[in-house]
Amino acid sequence: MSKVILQIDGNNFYASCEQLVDPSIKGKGLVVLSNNDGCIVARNSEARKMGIPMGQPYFKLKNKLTQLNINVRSSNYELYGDISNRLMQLLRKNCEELEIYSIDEAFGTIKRPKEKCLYKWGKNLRTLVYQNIGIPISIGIGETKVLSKISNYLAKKTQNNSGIFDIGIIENKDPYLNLVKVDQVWGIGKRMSIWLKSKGITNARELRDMSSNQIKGKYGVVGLRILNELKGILCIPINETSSDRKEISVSRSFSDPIDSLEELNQAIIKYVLIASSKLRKYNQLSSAITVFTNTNIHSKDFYKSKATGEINIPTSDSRTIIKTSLELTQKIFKPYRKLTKAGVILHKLERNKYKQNLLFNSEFIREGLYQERLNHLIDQINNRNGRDTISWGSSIIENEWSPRREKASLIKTTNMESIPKIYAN
DNA sequence: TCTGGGGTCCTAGGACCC
DNA sequence: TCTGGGGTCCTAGGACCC
Repeated sequence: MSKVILQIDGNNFYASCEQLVDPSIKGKGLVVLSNNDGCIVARNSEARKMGIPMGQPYFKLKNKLTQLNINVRSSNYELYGDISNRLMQLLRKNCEELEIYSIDEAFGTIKRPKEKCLYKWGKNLRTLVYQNIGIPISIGIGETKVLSKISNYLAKKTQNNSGIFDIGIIENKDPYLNLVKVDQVWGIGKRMSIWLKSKGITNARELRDMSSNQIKGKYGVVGLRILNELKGILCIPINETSSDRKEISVSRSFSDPIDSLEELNQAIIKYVLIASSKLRKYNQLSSAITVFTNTNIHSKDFYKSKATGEINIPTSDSRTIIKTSLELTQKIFKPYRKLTKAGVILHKLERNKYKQNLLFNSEFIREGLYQERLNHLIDQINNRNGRDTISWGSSIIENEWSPRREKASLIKTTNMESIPKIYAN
């Protein structure tokens, strides 16, 4: 028995979630838009077949989508998060280890019975997930994370594989690695693939066989790791425990540009409230914050600015963080600029248990306890009833510049039982 | 007219210390 | 005129991921 790595993801995850809660759109083209209805971030197979590309700005394709009668949805992260949780719970029961990698993707491990292909095992898991969660998944199996990613890619690419591929059982992987273009390899992005192509490396097999020294010289251990993983040498371990966040950022594009300090302040306050509530959810404290803003990146006189400030005592208190953030907003604001985006990043995060109180200052302790209880209460109410049910006086809830979300599905996911179950044949 | 958001890791270089 | 060297910590920026 040897341990193998599984890579499992939901097919066209956001689109599958939307189809799940609205079966009337099943079988028709569907795309899901990013925040602010900016770009296309997911499309179902029908939309793909009709030639709708990924990542394109919505406004450029609006007419085409209408012509082709393709359904459009604004993204509904609450829904995708709920379905993701259910999916991961089920996967955890069926794997030995599980690392949740993203909202729609996980790495797992299981033992391989001697020399046995895991196709049948994968097929059963697929059916189980479809019956219980209602979304299709793909499963890639290999000796390392990079190879299991490639397996998953091949599982999707080839119809006959029906969503499962096990490259770990294949002795001579060359014909399969030849099928995978170098920029499809996990960890090889735009820049690296340009460099690799200039060296004559075009696919995963050539990448695996290139000189270790050559890639190490250019991309250090990062490049070397990918090469080794392609050779079947495990370099990127499974990380089961979800480690503490290192930073928390909240940013949004405005539907209409803003140009006043007051509006920028309102936006920043709103983002700090979201960020600090995340901080409390993860039981963490922050002692530094960055605020940033910019004009349209595609405009001629592109302007961007950011400022970072320290917070003396690590905190998760909304009011304390707001105070620091507003001092920083003053610094980054420039009049007469059409600002299209702003955001905040909390860093220097630590676990709440390390929170240091100023021991002999009872005034501080009383104030601190009061703040904690108040923040906690606000979080509770907002978690139950939606993010903006209760807020602070200084944050205005809906503005002209609030992100666009015109095509939102109307599904409420607070009660998951309302989501229909779909049974596979 | 309209081009997303939230993360991680790595590295080079500066600041600082002895 | 001669102007150390090594270690650590921090930060900004690059590259990548979903």
